Amino acid sequence: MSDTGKKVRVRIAPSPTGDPHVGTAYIALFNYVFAKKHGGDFILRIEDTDQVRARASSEAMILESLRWLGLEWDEGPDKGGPCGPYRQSERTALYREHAEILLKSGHAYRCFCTNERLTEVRNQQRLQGLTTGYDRHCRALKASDVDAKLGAGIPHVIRLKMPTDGVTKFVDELRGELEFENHRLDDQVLLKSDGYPTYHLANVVDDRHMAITHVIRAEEWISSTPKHVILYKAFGWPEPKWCHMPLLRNADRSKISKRKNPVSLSYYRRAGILPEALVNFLGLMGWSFGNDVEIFTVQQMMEKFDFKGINLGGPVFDLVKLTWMNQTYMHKMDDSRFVSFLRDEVFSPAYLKALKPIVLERMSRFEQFVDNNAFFFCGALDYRNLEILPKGKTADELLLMLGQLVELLDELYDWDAASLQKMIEAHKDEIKWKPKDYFLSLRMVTTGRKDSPPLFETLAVLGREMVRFRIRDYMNHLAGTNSPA
RNA sequence: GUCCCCAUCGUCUAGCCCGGUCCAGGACACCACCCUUUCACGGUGGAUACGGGGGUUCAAAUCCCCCUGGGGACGCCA
Repeated sequence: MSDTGKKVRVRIAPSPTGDPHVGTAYIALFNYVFAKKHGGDFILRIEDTDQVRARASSEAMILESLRWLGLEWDEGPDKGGPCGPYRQSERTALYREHAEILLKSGHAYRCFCTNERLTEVRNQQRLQGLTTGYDRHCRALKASDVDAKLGAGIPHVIRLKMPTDGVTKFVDELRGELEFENHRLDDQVLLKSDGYPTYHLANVVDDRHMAITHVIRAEEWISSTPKHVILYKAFGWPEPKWCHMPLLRNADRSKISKRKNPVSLSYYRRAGILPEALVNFLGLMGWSFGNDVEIFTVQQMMEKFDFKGINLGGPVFDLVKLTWMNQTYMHKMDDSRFVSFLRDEVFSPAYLKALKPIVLERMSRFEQFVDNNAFFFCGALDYRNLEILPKGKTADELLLMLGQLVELLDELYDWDAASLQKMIEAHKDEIKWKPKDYFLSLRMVTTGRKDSPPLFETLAVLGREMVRFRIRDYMNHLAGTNSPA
């Protein structure tokens, strides 16, 4: 029970637009721990309202990763519950209905502005050094004009009519009262022209309909919270409690990102990190157990957890300490766990099966398997004694080539051998590298040897995260050995 | 640029709310030594922090203000 007497209900609301993110696990952990501590419910809601980027495969990986970490939800898309469906793409009628309510009550309006116009407005504002935002062009549209445009079938969105004066306040449970001037708030889009809601509408409507009591989310949402508060008011609903967790950071203190850090939970799993070690480590980010205790289970964390103990400075996600923590967990494993981890995770049947077609022709005895294919089973490679830089190329050229490649790999939609081949060959041609220079260095960087199986198939099996990690790791190595410092 | 958030060792943090017990405690990483046929583990020790300036107070890491620094947001992404 919360202090208001209602049953605590919290949610994790990931967007299925890529590999499951370590930030999702981080926020999920604190939601989970808080819910369980208070005997409440932890809900998983899939926020797949971006029709361009949402992918079913991503959703499946998110579910799998959260389960792997032991953060099991009470209600969710795969198990249902009293407030379903738990996938926003299946709740669009509800959002449309609520957008209509706001339209009728005068809290929202239809906007027919084109993307081109919006971009132009933003550019002008940036040029003048102003804060960018919608210029409210359609807010003053007469009812007759709106009807005419609707009749003509012009696409439109529905925007929230922000108050033009006054302030919006809310209490962040970790920071106290926060205050925002209303005239600075943008007329946020609530319903997109494709009929799907934006985060702001869907989130508020769902949190209300799912009886969420505490919104525990990342700090990046603070500046959107006044918009949400205004939405709650417009609907005449009471607000939930707001808790904004500090953001996980890269080593340079920017918001954690895949460009600077492995962020995919699949990567950590693949890199041999134990779920309990990762969860424990995440529990140390912004929170501490007390009494100098660092090793604890989720159960123990739950017993001691209190938001008052949250440290608001953004914690740097340090792979080195995570690795140490993993080691301490590994050393405490019992025999059966040791065996099952190697069997089910490192040498999982699915992985071995994917390997068979590309490694078999290079084998004449099974004992060759481990030695030939070690790079399929490890994380970082040792580049110290490898000659990777092609003759006639400078380190800077290779760095540039790999830097471009890693960006392209990030954006590659389908991660399979054919797509990789098409994309990589196009890049090779574009920068006019000889096939041997390009492919051999890429092979060496990603596998650590020149006699590895076919490149594209190998990259496909290694997976996006591992390939990306090794390229970046090598780039760091090369840049490091290159400079005298 | 505008608005907002934040600020203890290189990093994660304890202490801060309820000023004195803090010449600031723990952990990772680092260095040295011990253990050891090697490596690792383990053990012992070391170096390293209250961003700056003003207040308030007998007393400030702890309270207040300013500065600086870092971060986030400013999308028909979440």
